[in-house]
Amino acid sequence: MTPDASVPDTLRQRLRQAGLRVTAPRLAVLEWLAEHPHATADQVATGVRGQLGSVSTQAVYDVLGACARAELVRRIEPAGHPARFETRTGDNHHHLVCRRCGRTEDVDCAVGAAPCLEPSDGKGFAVDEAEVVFWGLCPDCLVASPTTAAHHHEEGRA
Amino acid sequence: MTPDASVPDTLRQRLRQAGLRVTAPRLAVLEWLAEHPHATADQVATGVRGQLGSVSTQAVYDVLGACARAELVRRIEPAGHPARFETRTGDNHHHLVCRRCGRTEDVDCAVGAAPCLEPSDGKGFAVDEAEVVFWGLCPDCLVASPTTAAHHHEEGRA
DNA sequence: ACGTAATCTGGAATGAGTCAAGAAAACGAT
DNA sequence: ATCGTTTTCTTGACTCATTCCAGATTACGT
Repeated sequence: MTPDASVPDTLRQRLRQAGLRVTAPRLAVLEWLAEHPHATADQVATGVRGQLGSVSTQAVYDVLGACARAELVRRIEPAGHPARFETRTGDNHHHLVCRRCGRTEDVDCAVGAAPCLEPSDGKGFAVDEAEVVFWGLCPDCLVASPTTAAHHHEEGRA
Repeated sequence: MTPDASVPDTLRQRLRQAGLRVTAPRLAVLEWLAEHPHATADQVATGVRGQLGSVSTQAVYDVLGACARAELVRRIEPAGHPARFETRTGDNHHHLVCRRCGRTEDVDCAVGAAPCLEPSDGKGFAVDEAEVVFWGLCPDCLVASPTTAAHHHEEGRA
């Protein structure tokens, strides 16, 4: 099946330029993900199924995996939460993650260009990425929080 | 059973001060962990069993969980690898993690005291921690690596 | 239009971690 | 020292996210 022609050509081109075949699931995943950043694999699957009718879970993981390898999508795996995906790649931006609900937001690198890119002592590692995650509670969970601001670590991570 | 008297009193005191009961599994976990930083729950269980004879997996998770809540141990969960634990808490230090084998090393905060502690735009989140992970290949995996330095992202993340 | 290699389907399996119910042990007061 | 209460440990089943497998399908280069 030649995939839906309504999808912007740019997506097709990006896939092709990355050496990936253009398939309906891939276009749908990329398109949906662009509109819903920081979605989980499950959310992507649901969203894509709403457009294509049915797509296997495996296909979703394959697409996400292939696109992540090709750097068309970026995978974030916040501790204690399922992985999340976004189409913003290339710029070394960081994330703000809610401990409670997992809501994730982008944060531009605080200290300019590449401040956090080199550890003080690399111990012989070939470092290729500095990942920064700001942990806290999102506005919604702050309001819904049973423990008032007085306590500091009453929560316990899920 | 009154726990083994050979364990340094400081461990007992730390547990008590944290409001936790002093039990053999807890002492053993803390003691073993102090000597083997960045161990996985499974490794902790194995190590502790070597000292106490037998300890349930659940007990190990409970101990680690309780101690993490009391900030006697810190839990690190590098994406794609099982959680790791360490007894160094309080100092906001960061980590160097090997993408391939998961080997984890401590890194002092590169930029001094609290440079990475505040995101440029918090979006209303109540941020309480800035986690920094430097990803790369450890010296051993660098040597064992099939792809020479020429390629850049041929690996694919587990 | 064809052949082939890459991709998708469906279902089973894995691994890390958690839940639940009851037995056991530590703490605090008597 | 002993008792009762409360926390902690044991055993075993279970969840969730993700991966593995074998076979059917499909996109792409010629």
